[in-house]
Amino acid sequence: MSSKKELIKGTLRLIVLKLLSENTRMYGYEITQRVKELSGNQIELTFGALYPTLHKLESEKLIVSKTVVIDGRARKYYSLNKAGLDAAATEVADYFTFSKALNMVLS
Amino acid sequence: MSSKKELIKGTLRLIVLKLLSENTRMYGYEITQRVKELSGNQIELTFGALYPTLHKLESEKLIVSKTVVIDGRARKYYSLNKAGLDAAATEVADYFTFSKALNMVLS
DNA sequence: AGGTATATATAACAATCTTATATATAAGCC
DNA sequence: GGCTTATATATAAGATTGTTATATATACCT
Repeated sequence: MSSKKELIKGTLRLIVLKLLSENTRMYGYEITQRVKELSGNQIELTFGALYPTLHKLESEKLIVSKTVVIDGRARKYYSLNKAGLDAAATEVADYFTFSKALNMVLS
Repeated sequence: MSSKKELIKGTLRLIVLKLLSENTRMYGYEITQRVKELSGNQIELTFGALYPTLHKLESEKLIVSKTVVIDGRARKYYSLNKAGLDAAATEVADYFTFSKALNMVLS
């Protein structure tokens, strides 16, 4: 389910934090669709990587979840708490710093 | 030995291919120093990651090595062959494509 | 004699991802 | 009614890739 496979490594957590920092709540499936849409169909997350990542962020107490039943289907919403918002800001900023350094090497 | 630890994942191979595509031959230690210099001291590769990466590229037959003794010390030079040059061009281009897609998600 | 820089390499461990699999409902089509 | 597609979450097995620690060794400087 992913296009540029090897390169997604390390950035999945970042993507999740960023999207949740811009939306009060999102569920797993929604995240995969939003990423696909925002990236112009170029980035397709795998569920096998996404769910463990969400569970890990939850165990780190950066996000909280709430299960809601909609149209007879269970849907698990995730939201950032204060610590999660801080982590999102810090980690996205760190990524851009690293990205610039990497571009200096690759250009 | 690395600053933005988690983010280097997946990019080490890319860095090695790129540097070797611009230099006819380089040795391990030299690669770490060049990356540090080019990135403004921001990216410091670990040897525990670099050597296995070089050995893997060699087993994939993208690079060839030649050991030379300089000042009594063994030095192992690595060079890209034709397949390696092609891989370097392709993988660096793929990275920039992915990077733009990721920026669309993170911006 | 000891510390720093140079130089390569492997092993143990940890983290993260892919692929496969399981379960389940709703909507559209034939 | 039955099939496919879309929606929705989740875990397990395996692969890959990285960190940290360790080993070995020479050259140069103090």
